[in-house]
Parts: sequence; structure tokens; C-alpha cells
Amino acid sequence: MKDRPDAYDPSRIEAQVYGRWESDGAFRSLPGKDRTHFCIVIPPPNVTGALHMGHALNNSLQDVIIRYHRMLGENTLWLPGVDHAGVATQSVVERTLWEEDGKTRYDVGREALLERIWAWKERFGGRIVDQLKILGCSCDWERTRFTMDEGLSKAVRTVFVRLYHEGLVYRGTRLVNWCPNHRTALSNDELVYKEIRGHFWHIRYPLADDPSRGVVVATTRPETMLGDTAVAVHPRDGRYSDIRGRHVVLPLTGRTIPVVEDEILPDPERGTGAVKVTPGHDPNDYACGVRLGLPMINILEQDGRLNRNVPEQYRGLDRFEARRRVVEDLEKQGLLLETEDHAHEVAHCYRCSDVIEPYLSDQWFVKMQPLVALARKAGVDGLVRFHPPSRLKQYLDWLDTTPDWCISRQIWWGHRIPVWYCPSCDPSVRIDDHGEIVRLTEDQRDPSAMNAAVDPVVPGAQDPMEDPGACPACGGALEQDPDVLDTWFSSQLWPLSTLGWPDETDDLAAYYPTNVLVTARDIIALWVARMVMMGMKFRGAQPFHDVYVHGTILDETGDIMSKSRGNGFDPVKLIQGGEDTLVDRRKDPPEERREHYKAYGTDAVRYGVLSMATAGQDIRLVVSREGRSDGSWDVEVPRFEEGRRFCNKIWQVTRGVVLPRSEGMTPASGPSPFLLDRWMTSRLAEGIDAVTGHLEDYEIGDACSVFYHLFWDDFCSWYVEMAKPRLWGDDAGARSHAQTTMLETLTALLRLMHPVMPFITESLWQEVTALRRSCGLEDLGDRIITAAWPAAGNLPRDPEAERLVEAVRAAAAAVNNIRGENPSIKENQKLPHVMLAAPLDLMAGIDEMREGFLRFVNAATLTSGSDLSKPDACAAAVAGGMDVWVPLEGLVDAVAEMARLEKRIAAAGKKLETVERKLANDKFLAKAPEEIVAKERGKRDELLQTIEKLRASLDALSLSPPLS
RNA sequence: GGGCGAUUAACUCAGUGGGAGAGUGCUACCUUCACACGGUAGAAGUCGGAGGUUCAAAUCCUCUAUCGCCCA
Repeated sequence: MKDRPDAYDPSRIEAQVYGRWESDGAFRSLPGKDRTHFCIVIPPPNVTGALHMGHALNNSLQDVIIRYHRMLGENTLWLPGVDHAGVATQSVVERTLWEEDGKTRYDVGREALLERIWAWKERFGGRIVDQLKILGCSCDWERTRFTMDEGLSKAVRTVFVRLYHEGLVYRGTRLVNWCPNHRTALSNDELVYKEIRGHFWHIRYPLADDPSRGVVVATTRPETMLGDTAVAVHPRDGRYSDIRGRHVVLPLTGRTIPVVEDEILPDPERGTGAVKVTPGHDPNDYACGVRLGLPMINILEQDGRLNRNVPEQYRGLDRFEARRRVVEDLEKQGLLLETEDHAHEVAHCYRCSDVIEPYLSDQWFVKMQPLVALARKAGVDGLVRFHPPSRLKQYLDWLDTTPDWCISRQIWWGHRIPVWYCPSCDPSVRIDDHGEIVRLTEDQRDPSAMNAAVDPVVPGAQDPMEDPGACPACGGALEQDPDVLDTWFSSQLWPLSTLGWPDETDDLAAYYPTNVLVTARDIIALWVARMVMMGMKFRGAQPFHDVYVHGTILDETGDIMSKSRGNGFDPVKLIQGGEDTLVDRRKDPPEERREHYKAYGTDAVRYGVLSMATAGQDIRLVVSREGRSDGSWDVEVPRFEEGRRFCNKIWQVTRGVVLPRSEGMTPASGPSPFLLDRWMTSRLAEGIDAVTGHLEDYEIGDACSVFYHLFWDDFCSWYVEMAKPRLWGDDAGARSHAQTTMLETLTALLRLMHPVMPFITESLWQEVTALRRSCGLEDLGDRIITAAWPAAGNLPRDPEAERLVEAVRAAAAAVNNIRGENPSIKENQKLPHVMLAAPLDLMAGIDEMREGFLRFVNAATLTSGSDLSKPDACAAAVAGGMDVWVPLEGLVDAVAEMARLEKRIAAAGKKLETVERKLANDKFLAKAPEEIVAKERGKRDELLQTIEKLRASLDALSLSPPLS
């Protein structure tokens, strides 16, 4: 095995480079008056979270944008932070409490649990921040915010209090989405719908005054019948004209309930046309109940067991056990007519996957309609622009359909609702057996106690942070509302609160509105829309001008990649290498899998995902797994492999050619007379413009592809190869021009690539900039991270140089094609002679690159001229506007060359056919634009000429005597 | 049920009206002084299907199939 000490090893530079940036304060941004401000606020990851590929994509994109703007010289702030993630974090800590101490949150109480969560946060909450640093993120870490910080909590409280006093926050008994496992309400956005294969049970409710007759209803949740308060039929449904207004006996309970008419709930076309009405446990039935003034019965405890409102034999049973028992009992009584298989979508908790129950409870809500109007206008008027623009529709759709937002959560971790009650005056609360305050639903309140409604005590809008002292009525002690706010209530303030709002800070004045928000699709509604509402409402300005919506990371089969499914991986492990154990939950039963990763390095991983980031499309990341004999797996990601090879290429050409060949150079003065140099400079100018344009338009993948090909194909494969004779040659002037062009080009390319590949470019910059300094070239600064973005403006475009150099390049490719397709010419065999018959205007290019050309095609001599005559026995091609001849003496068998020529002639013939067909079409000639027709004619002439020449070569070979 | 997106080479994807592209993989050859994490060449696609608009369609329109995501 060959020793390769010089290969690129990211592990040797990355931490060191990052450390230097940090100690330089390169990420730091403070408001100032001298420069344009550019700001991005990070979508705060959950404090419990660990970095996954979605984060890696999201944050790499932000880092690219931030680094680009920093290099443009703007005062650039990427403001980082973490979200307290109410339910998720409390769940994690409650689990450890149970595992370590065997206690529940009720055993330890509110204060102790909160202490424990804070301790957990201090210890583990910084993990994701460390991972973002490994990813290279250039956030201003000194500004790292947490949604429960003092300042951010002040923003939360201010907004709640102001909305309350405006009547946009209200309290009410409503049907909410209840997670029995977490014992809290959830908003619509926290639900996950999953298909469940259940049943439709058809149940007969006998008429009270004529038990021989009955009404048949169907349900997927038979246990809820215990809370039925009516049966509804459609007023125009003739089948029920004689029983409306009569009563049925509700089986198992003996209660009698009315048969009512409703125009909305029952559908005469479906089933029997009669439906049971359970206002306490179904949203549609709830609406019906409100319409008709039906009683509402709650049959569930908070933990999902049945309560005292059901017959004794069902009390205390879990809802699913109760379902079995109810079905069993109905069957025994002959009231279960049919059990039909039925697949339907059921809401589950996004966090614990428990089945969500519609549940009547007393909650706090935000009235959305006035806020929606603000956000809608900002979207429609273009104050907030979506990229791609099609995402605006998703935003508007959500705004138009979103119901009032339930913001109270019955957990302890979060911003406590700033509302106080007097337990002795206020009938809407009571102190329970544990001494905790509880809010009561309307039906739980004691109507005899006090009939006058008592307003809760809420701080004044002028001084929202002031806790109220005593009950204004009785002077007694007040109790604060037990609930906390939905985490999104604080997240929606993120762009405001992280910049200091509600205080009028310099930060707020300088950085707000921020420039762009980078986020995934699935979060547009609940987060983006709410931030716009709050920005418009409380600051009168949108929180960001642009929203860049990127795709989702999928696995090789198109499933969303996530570690919990077992189809994801830890990006840090693929950067640094190592092992991990995953549980593949897509398999049944779940399968444990030990995986080994090689170290790709940050730049390779970033390039891998960023080069695929196009127009919000999802990114399918193929992972190849190869089994080892011990049952574990070697995992490779081909996209990262590509990035790694690219890094090595950059490393090799910089440290293997550019730097050593530039050692001790004297910079050339004035523009280079060499076509090759002018070609390179011109190509570079085009590349700079293209990359810049793509970055401005958030087309990161396109930017990657431009600099990849510019660097590899144009710079490494052509420029450096062609310049080598001068670089190694004796002509000091020629050498100096090559050195200068090469170094200037690399200097620009490194900067172009820096936003995507920050580590390798910064590391090489140290050597490049030192060299530039030592030889007197313009000093561009110590750090690439703060170096100026390359400008194409002062680089001359040179179409003539491009034409001449590309012609030589095409001729060289033609020679290599002859070599490649003639199996008798060995790859390492030197061709004795190559001839280029070219018009006079191409000679300058050929002459200048003569040596490089010979090296490139591995040939001994090159003859060129406009008046060469073609040898009889030669391989021939037409390329770059010239004839390319390789005399065959001693080289080949003519048969292979004849086959090659025939193939080329056939290919050209096929193209000619389509061109001829167009030119034979009168309508084409009449209607197509002039330049298109001219182009087709030119194409035809060129093809005809090529075919003619190739055919002549073919004839010459077939006439000539066999070659030895 | 409603909305959005995808369907292009073996795989993953670019390509929004005028000569089908990239990366990987594959085949053959090559370690010559940056790089075998490399070089050179090659093979490989009726652009999901049908219809339409147009002188001209992968690209625009309609229908349709399959898959995915979001919402209900």
C-alpha cells in the first residue's frame, strides 16, 4: 500500500480553525451605524434535541447565507438559541425521575420538579449547541438565548397581558385535544394522524315508549355512548318523521335521551341517517350540542379512565377496556347489530403517541381572527416573501382555517400563565386536596356559591411584570393559575424577544426586521405564520423579509429520516467517524443495528447536503450498508463521499501545485498576454457572477455545481495542466504570469467556496495569504471568513481567448478519444506525432499551448498549420473547428480506427437528419426566429463538412494497404 | 376528501419553449514529476402514459397512473 501522507484529513484542522474564529470574535456582531445590518435568527432547536440531518441541512443553509453576507462586508448577525420545549423536556425529566427515584411528578411537587428540569437543562441543554459548532455554524454564541431566559419571559408575559386586556386572550370551557398520558391539552398542530384499523359498531337504541322499535346508530368509539345526550336525525329524512321529538332509552345506562333534528350532523345518505350525539367527546357533536343547547356530559378522568358520570360497572376502567366491555354488554343484550371493519385516521400525541381524546375542559385561548388578518396582509402584500413562492399558498390556507388557539398546557415546565385568582371570592377555581389550585369547567362550578362572575386578577398592560398583591375584593391571598403556556407562545416571539423586545434596544433598532428565516416546510404554519402575526401586531413590521423553505431529508426509500425510526444517523458521527447503535422501528419487531461510520469531515457533509438543496425539493440521502461478519454494518453515504473527494482535490492542487510552484514568485505586472491566462480569468469572472447570483436567489445547490466544475474541470484539469510547462520552465516572464494567474484564481475560488466549505478553505487560506504577502501581492486579510467576497467587475471578460482556448481543448479531447477508442494504442504509450490542420486564426492558441497540449495528450511532436496535407494512413477527427490527425504508422490496426470513424459518422448523421428535417419544413423557415434558422443552417453545414471529412478518412484507410 | 410536490441514465438528482446533463455506479486502459480520495476514454435515457397548443415540448395546457408530504 502506498504511503499517502498528504491526503486531506479534516480531523486535523477543523477544531483548530473553529477555535481561531471564536477567539478572533469572527462571529460577533454589535449594532453600529457604519454598515448595513444582516440578521438571521436560528429556528431554535429543542433543548432536549440531538442534531439530526434535518438540523444539519437547515443550519448549513443558514451558515452559507451568513458567511456570504459577512464576506460582502455587512454587519452580520446569526443569533442562536434553544427552545424550552415544554412537554418534551418535562417528559424526559419525569422519565429519569421515575427510573432513578421511582417517583412521579405528583410525588415531588411542582417546585422540586422544576428544579430538577433546570438542573437537567444546565447539564445537557448545551449538547445541540456543541453539535452546531462541529457543523461549523458561525453563530454569535455570546448571544445564545433560551426561551425561558428572563428577557424572553418578559416578552411572553407582556404579550399575554396585552392580548388579555385587548380581549384577544380569553378563558373558556371548550372541547380540546387531550393527551391522557401527559394529562394536558394540546393544540391541533401537536397531533399526528395515523390510520387505525378499527370497527364500525352498529348499535340499536330502543324507543322509550315503544321498545319494539328502535333507532340504529354507528360509531367507532362505542364507549362514548355512555356520554350521549341525544340522537340526531336530518329534518328531511322521511324515515324518522314519526319519531322526532320522542325519546330513546340509552342502553347500559337507562337514561332517556331525545331524538333531535339537526341539519348538519346527520347525513341522510350515510348509514341509517341517525347519529348518536356525544357533545362532551366529539368535536362535531360538540358543535351540534352548542347549536341545540344539549347537555354535555364528560365521562373521562384526566388520565383517560371513565369517571363517575357512567354506570358503576364501568367506572375506573381505561377507555379501551371500557370499549371492550361496552361492546360485550351490548352484544349480550342483543343491541349490537353489526360489527364492520373500518380503517380511519385517528389523532395521536406527537410526543408519546397516545390516542388523543376530545375532552371538555377549561382552557385559555388566543382569538385568532384579528391576528390572522395582519399576517395575511403581510403575506399578500409581499412584506414577507416565500422562496419558493408557492409556499405562500400553504401559509394563507393555514391562516384562513386556523381555529382559536388553545395556549394553556397542564404541565409545569414553561411560562406560567400570569393570571391570579382569589380562591375565596372566585367560583371558577378551587383548592384541591393537595393544596393546588384548579380551574373548574362551567359544569363543575357550584352555581349556588356565588352567582356573580369574578374577574381574575391580571397585571396591568403598563406594568406586565408586576405580580398582583392581594384580592381587591376581600384582601385575601391570591393564587396563580396553575397552567403554563404552549411553547409556541414563546417561539412566536423569537425574532422580537431575542433582540430585546419589549425594551427598545439598539439591537432591535438595528437588526429588526431580520433578513431571512430558513426553515422546513412542515413548520410554515404553526411557527412562521405566528411570528408574522406577532411582529405585525407588536412591532408593526414583519419579523423577516424572506422565508427560505427547504426540503426534508429522506432515506433511500423516501421515508422521512429520523433517528427514532432507525433510518437516520447522527451527523456528528459521520463528520468525526465512529459507531452508533440504532433501533430500526420500521421493522416488526424493531431491529437493533450497530453501525460503523468513516470520518467524512464537516465540509464533505455540508457539501453533500448543500449540493442537493434545490428549490425546496426533498433530499433523498442514499445510505449504503454493508454487513460485517460480526453482524454489524459499515455505513457509507455516497453524497458525502463526493464531498470528501472534492475536498481532497482542493487540498492536493493547492498544496501540491499552486503553493510549491508559487514559492518565491515575482508577481506579474499588468494583464497577461497569454491566452490561457486570459481564458482562466474570463471563466473565473463568469463563475463569480454565477455563484453570486445563485446565492442571492437562495439556489445553494446551483452555486455548488458552478464552483465544483469551475474548480475541478476548468482550474485543475485544464488550466493547471496547460500552465505546467510555464510553471516549470525557464522563461521568468511567462512563469510569472502563470504563477500570478494561478494564485489569483485560487484565491478567488477559495473565497467562492468558503460559505459552503468553511474549514478547508480557511485552512488553506492561511498558507495562501502568507504567500501572497511574502511576494507582494495584495493582502486580503488574515482570515477568509472575513475576507472580501470576490468581485467579477475588475476581471476582464475575454470571449476571444475563450474561443481559442476551447478550440485547443476540443482538439485535445479528440486526440484522447482516438487513443481511447483504439485498443491497440496503450494508455501509457506516447504518440509519435499529432497534426492539427487549423485555420490561421486558431494558430495563436495552438502555438501558445503546444507543450501543454503534447503533455495532455501524451504525444512527442505536434505539427500545425493551415496548409497541412493529410497523410493517407491516419486516425482523424474534426474538433474545435480544425482537423485532428494522428498518423497511424506503427501504432494501430486500421480496422479499429475504421470502426471508430463509422461510429462517429453515424452519430453525426443522426444529428444531421433532425437538422435537415427542420430545415425542410416551410413553416419552420417562415415562423421560427431568424437566429434560430441561421443556427440550424450553420449546424447543418458543420455536420455535412464533418461527415465528409470523416468519410474521406475512412475511404483512405480502406484503400491503403494493411498496416503492420 | 382538499392542497402541494415528484415521476429524466442502473441509483440519486439538475434542467420551464429551440442541439438530453451532473455525481455515483458500470466497462476498458493508465501508477508520467498535486491527487488511485487520481487520470483518459466508453457504454447507458421512446424525459411515467394519453391527448392538445406550437414551426418547435422533458419544459406550456388537459386528462390519467403511480409515489410522497401537508391539511381535514
